[in-house]
Amino acid sequence: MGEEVVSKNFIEQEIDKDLAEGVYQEVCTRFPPEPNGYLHIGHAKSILLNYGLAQKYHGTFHLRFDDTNPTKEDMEFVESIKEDVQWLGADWKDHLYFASDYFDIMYECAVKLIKNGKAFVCDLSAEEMREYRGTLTEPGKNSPYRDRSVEENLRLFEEMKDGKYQDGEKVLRAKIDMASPNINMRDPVIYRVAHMTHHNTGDKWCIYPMYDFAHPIEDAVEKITHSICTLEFEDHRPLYDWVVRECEFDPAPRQIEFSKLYLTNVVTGKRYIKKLVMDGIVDGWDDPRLVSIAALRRRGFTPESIKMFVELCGVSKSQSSVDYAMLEYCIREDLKLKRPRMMAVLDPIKLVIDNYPEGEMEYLDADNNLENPELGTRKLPFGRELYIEREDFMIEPPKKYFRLFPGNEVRLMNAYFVRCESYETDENGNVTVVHATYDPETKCGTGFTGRKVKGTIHWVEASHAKQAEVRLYENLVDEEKGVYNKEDGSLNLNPNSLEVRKNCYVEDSFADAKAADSFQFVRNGYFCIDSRDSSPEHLVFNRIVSLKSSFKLPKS
RNA sequence: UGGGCUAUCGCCAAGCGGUAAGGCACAGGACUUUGACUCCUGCAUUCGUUGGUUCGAAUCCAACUAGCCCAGCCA
Repeated sequence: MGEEVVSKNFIEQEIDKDLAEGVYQEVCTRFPPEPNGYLHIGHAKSILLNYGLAQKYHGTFHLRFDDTNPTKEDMEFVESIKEDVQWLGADWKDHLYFASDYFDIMYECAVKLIKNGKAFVCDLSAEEMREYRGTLTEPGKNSPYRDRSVEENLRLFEEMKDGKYQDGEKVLRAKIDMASPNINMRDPVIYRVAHMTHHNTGDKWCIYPMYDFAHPIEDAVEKITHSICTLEFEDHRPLYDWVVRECEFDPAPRQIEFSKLYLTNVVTGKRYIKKLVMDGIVDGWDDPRLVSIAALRRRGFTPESIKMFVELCGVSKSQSSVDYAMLEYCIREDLKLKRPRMMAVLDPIKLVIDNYPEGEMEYLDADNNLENPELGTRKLPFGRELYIEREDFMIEPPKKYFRLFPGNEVRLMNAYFVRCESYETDENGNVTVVHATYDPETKCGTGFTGRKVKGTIHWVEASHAKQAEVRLYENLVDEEKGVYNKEDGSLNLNPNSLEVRKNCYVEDSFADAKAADSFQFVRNGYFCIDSRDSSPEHLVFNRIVSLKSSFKLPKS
């Protein structure tokens, strides 16, 4: 068993360097979501990256809620995020933190900055501040309040804290450089007034720290070594380092940025997902066509498949969009040997075996997964009347069609060879019943080798089959047109993203299947029992992913 | 007409001066109780472009080009 050689990603290389140079003795990472929405596949990359790094280096992983803005946050999201992170397998053990628990420390840091002449209270309005800030190409100019004395700043800041001012009336700003080409360094706001009840600290505070000030302190307080975030924060790194330095934290955490995960043909923008939910185009944040963690879970994706996907995607700094086919590959790969392979007929048509004794029934042995004997066997009822897939029979077959057609013989999976003798149609010419004869010699498992057939089709016994609802999901986004309509910014939605089939038949072995159980339906793909809408009386399956097929029926 | 970052196959992505890994996708073929899986085979004389340094460059230098991010009292 040769060990697989996997090259290290650039973050691991940086960590190696830091460790070798003795910058840090151990590794500590964190996933710091703001509890303002549901997590999606992009967050999964960050979670698994951070958690994976902590594991590889035998370090520590923290889950920390970055809840510094009470106007956008909610406990409901805290709970859903915890559930999703846990489901993904990122174990934070007892390292669960809230940025809001550090509000006292942050306040002290701000006071220290003021005392050192590194921060000042500013009375400019938001609009005035924008004017003073300058533009991308022109430097800004100093606030008229920039040179207030330390004593005055201290007094004013305390008054801000004590609720003497209205929202927006005053802010605390870092005193850096209004001429910096990096706009983040032009005396950024670090504390604002917001009279708002916080989900964690209640009404204790009416001033709240800004991300740029709070985040480095959170990292430093928790002794995070590598603060890994996405590319858009690259410009913020000088400010991050400034805060750590001016607040005199040691050791200093190090921010490293990587590229976000984008997936083709799915909607990831929070704004758009919200609109889809509000407009009722999808049935909630966990609609299986979305790529929120909750949606993927409901659809039947496994944590393992998502981990495999994230690892396959890799980590880099180049902006990229991963092919959705890669995600599909991962879930097929993960479920392939793990889950039973059952038979289900999604578009039924009756097959009558005329030479099988009427009223008789037998039970055949079937492997649950031919490639994985550990999954055991089951008994399959077999009788005179079966359901087969409508597309598995054709009156006039095209070339290379080797399923059922008049005169042709095929194998019924796990059962016998049958030969099509005739068929019945309704007044419109639609096939209603297919008649066949079976050959008892060809029973599965007897080692019959007398002759071969080219095709094998799946089936269910009519009197034992359970009726089920099956939901076939396709990409929500129009594959040809792409995600967004460039002209008006709307979404290019695929009108066939959801197909509901009410009259499907599944084996009765599904009788004890539970919500969230998944199966492979022979030739139809991987399916999962819906955790919300399914009941023992009314089975509902979601298609996780279809199987690849090199044979396409010609369109009639 | 500021600053930061990125550019290697259709899509990800290794590569770190010694002569282009791997995966997905795709295409052939073998096998087959799933037209699946599995197994073979093929798939960048070339690394955004143009110059330069070097015995030797995807890797170093220069110039150019393209894409992404930044002017919230959001994160």
